[in-house]
Amino acid sequence: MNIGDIAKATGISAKMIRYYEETGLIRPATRTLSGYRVYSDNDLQTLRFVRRARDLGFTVKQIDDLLTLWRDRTRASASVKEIALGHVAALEKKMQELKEMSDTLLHLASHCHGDTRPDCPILTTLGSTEAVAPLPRTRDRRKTRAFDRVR
Amino acid sequence: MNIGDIAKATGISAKMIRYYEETGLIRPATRTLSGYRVYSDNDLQTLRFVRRARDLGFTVKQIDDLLTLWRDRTRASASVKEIALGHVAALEKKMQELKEMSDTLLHLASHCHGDTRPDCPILTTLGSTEAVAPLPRTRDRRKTRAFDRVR
DNA sequence: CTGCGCCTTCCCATCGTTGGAAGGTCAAGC
DNA sequence: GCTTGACCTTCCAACGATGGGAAGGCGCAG
Repeated sequence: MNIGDIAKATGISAKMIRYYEETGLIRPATRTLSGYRVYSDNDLQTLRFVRRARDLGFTVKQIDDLLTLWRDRTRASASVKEIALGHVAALEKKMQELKEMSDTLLHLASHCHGDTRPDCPILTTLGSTEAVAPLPRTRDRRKTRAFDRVR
Repeated sequence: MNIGDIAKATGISAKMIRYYEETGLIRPATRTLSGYRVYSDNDLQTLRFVRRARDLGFTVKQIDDLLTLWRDRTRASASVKEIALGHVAALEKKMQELKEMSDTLLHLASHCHGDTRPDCPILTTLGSTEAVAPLPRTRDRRKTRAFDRVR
C-alpha cells in the first residue's frame, strides 16, 4: 500500500501521516527503491487506532501514550482508564466553559429586539463597565465527576 | 496610560494588545515622542469590549465585526443578534461533539476493570476494525436551535 | 549617574492541519 | 519508446491566539 491508499483506508490525509511519522507518533514506513512509503496491514491497524483516538479528541501526545500502552501487553488497564477518564474530565470542563458562554449570549440575545432599530443590549453590555451577565445562581447542582460515575 | 496600565486594566496582555493593533482589530495607539504607546479612556472601553467578546468565545474576526457594529450608531440590532445567535449555534455544535466523545469514552471506560490486569476494552475497541462505540439511538430528542429558543 | 522597571521591535515556538511549489516515479495508452 | 496524468517525494509557509525571550531605548527615583 502506498500512502494514498492508506490515507483513503484510514481517513487520515497523506500530509498528516507524513507528519505523524516525522514527529515520531508512528514508526517510519519502509520505502521502495524510489523512495515511496509502503504500508503493511499492521500499519493500517495502527493508523486506524490513531484515527479513532483523534476522533475522541485526544491530543497527539495522549495518542502517543495510548499507543505505547496498546503495544505493551503487560500494561495495567488502570493506566488506560486513568488517561481516558482524565480526558473525559477535560472534555467536561471544556463543555462547561462553552455552556457558560452560550448561556450568557442567549441571555443577552433574548433582550435584543433583533429588528432594524439600532439599540442592542448585547453591544451595550459588552461595552459597559460592569461584568458581563453574572448568571443567576441556581441551587448547588454540583457536577458529578467522570471518575465517580464510572468506577 | 501606557500599555502596561491598560493591560492591567483590561486583563489583556501587552503582547496581545500589540498584536491586536498589528492585525488591525484596534486602531494604532498614539505615541509619545519616544515611541511609547499611549491609551485613552476610549481605548480602554474598546479593549474592555474586546476582552468580553473574547471571553464569550468569539474569534478575532467576529470581534472585528462586532466592533464595527458597536461603532456604527445606525446598525440594526438584528445584525448583532444574528452574529450572537450564530455563535451560540457554533458553541452548541462544539458542545455536542464534545459530548459525543465524552459519552463514548465513558461507555468504553465503564467496561474496563481499571486494575492491574492488562486486558482493556478501551484499547481493544480503538484497535479493532469496527467503528468506535455506536451510541444507542435514543428517541428523537431533537435539539432546539438557538434561534427558536430565543426569538 | 546609576539602577530598576517599563517600553520598543524582532524572531521563535506552540498545536494540528492544510496549501502550494518543484521535482521524481509509475502505469496506461498510443 | 514516448507522452500523459496520477501519484509520490521534500521543503516552506500559513492559519489563530498566545507566550517567551533577546537586544536595546526610556523614565524616574535615589
